[in-house]
Amino acid sequence: MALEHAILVSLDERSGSGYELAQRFEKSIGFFWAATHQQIYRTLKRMVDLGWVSCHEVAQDGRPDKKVYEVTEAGHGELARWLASPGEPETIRHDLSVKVRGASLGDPEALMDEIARHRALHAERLDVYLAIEKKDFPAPSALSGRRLHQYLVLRGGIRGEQALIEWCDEVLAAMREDDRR
Amino acid sequence: MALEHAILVSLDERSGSGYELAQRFEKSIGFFWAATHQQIYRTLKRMVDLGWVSCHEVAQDGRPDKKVYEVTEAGHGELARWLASPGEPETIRHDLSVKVRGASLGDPEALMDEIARHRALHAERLDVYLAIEKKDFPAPSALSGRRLHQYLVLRGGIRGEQALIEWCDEVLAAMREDDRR
DNA sequence: GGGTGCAGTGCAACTAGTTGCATAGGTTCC
DNA sequence: GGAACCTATGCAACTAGTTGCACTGCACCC
Repeated sequence: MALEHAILVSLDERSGSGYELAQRFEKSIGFFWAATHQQIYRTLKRMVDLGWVSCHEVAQDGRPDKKVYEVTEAGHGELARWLASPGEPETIRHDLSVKVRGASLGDPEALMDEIARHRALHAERLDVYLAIEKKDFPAPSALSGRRLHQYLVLRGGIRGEQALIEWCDEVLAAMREDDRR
Repeated sequence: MALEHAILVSLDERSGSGYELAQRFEKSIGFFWAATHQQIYRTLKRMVDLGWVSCHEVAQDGRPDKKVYEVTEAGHGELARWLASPGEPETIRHDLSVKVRGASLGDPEALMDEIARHRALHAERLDVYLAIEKKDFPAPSALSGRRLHQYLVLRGGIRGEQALIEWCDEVLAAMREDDRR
């Protein structure tokens, strides 16, 4: 399971509270590993029990207290172990493909709308990624270490969204063509 | 949830037993919706309760009896309803991206091996898909209806694997370059 | 002064998927 | 004759993720 490890990676980049982590999982790290605040709080608790992170409360004025977590020695060990250990590719579960496969059993117009909607969502995500690429990584060939790794992951997001958009376009074109006949 | 709907699509293509379905989920439909035989048996039972499929036992000689399922009127209704209803894109959880993002916290050589291994797995899958494309869909522009939809889903698999392979190559090249410096 | 929204943490109940095991007769290979 | 594998169905226990809700208190807007 990788939520623990995603949290370790994120906390290593910068220590923070569950709330702050939840925000990071809304963007950056969340672009390739989804998690809600519920999961994060629950997992952080488990990670404290495992000794992978330590926790200290921080009083704040004008806002509620918070618990700041940071990666321990044991946490770094676990992270290194996990990084070197082989993993399987994610299992694929792609809703929209099931719908396309079953297209002839429903209303083709409605399905094409649905595909167009997904295309738009992916185009939106792609725009976000491209904006980050342009703003944060204007000179990619000069990158190294951590920054390079962040950039490479972003590249994966860009490639993935592009592939999905192109697929949606192919499906829409073929279905329209088939419709006309 | 789409397992029910994937089963409906598959049973509509051809009625069959839980065992036969499980085999289909090892290939064809399983390429874009993963499911184990456990899940399938459990879900089929629920679907009988919901009235989406009907079930009759078939005695066989030389092998155990089997239960053959087929889609009911209600099942077709549910499928049509689901096909027309909007769904969210799958939530992304990509292990390997987490590992790349955390690359500087572990052994870079081991991680590069891991990426190369994934690249090989995706290349293998791509070969399978391309072989199916060549064998089953030699003249795609002539396709229509059900066969066209099957082809389009396969195209999605091909595009996805290609994108992943290219990404792995980009990551490997960049990390090797970074290593040299 | 009242509503909305943010910062912050968390429980409880649920759904979905995974893993390991059980059973049982038949075939195939050595 | 025994081991391994195929067809066929299923239970039980577990892990992971989702959804809905609860509580506090400050800030900001109208």
